[in-house]
Amino acid sequence: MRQLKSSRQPKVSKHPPGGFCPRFHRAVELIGRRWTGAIVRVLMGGPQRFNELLNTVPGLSDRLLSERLRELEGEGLVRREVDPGPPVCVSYHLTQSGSSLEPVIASLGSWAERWMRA
Amino acid sequence: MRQLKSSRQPKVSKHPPGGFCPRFHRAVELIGRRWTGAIVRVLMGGPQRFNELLNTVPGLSDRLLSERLRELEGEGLVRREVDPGPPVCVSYHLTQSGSSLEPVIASLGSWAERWMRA
DNA sequence: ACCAATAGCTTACCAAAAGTAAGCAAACTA
DNA sequence: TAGTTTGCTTACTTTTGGTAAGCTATTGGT
Repeated sequence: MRQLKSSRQPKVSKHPPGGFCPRFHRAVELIGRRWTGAIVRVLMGGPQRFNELLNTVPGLSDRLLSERLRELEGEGLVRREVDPGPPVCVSYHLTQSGSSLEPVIASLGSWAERWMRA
Repeated sequence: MRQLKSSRQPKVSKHPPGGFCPRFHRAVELIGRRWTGAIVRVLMGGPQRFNELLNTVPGLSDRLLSERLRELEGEGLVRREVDPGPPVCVSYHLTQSGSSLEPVIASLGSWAERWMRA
């Protein structure tokens, strides 16, 4: 039984629930990497500095924060901004694509409140 | 500077965006584990058998599928059902909590369509 | 009856990711 | 000038993920 391939392939809807969607997959694997969701959620509150993020997310190490921030920058969700004071001050803030994750974060938040055991 | 602790702690809103929310964190780390998001999304289309899932999600191995399904079962998002035919037939389907992830999946899907490079 | 294939897994092993610890330059603080 | 904070990087260990094989039970073919 080779998956009933002929009866699928609707062509009317690009991504029926119940199928595999590459973009969705890449998105969930990106924000699902360890700590990334928490970091993005914190950045929703406005620009944050490295150590602010570090102190806000319990258990997160500086090494991983650095790595995750660079990944998010690479994907265009976060921008790193250096304000040459002095003192120099580095802040991270969401780009437009990052900010537009807000409804996603919010609905997952509601789900978590309703269904996750504390 | 120890985080301006006194000026935070609003107590009016349980989880201001910009803070850390343990339940949100647990939720995003759960569905963000590798392949889990894709598996849940496929299950949104209705109950699926082990090998259906395996064939639908490209790159997913049987070992990891088995592991992820048991995790999701443990968290109560998925139920494993054995129909003793014969032939026996195992299917996996979302529970109520699993199904109620639908808006989350949908909004992340929209975001991915808009912002993820294919 | 015999052989191969498919479903639904488990076990063993190796590679990649994450966690831990330390270090480090530049700036500021006492 | 000694010590602290910021914003990282490098080295090393542990945990997680990936690959391959195997295994029982059933089904389909010859």
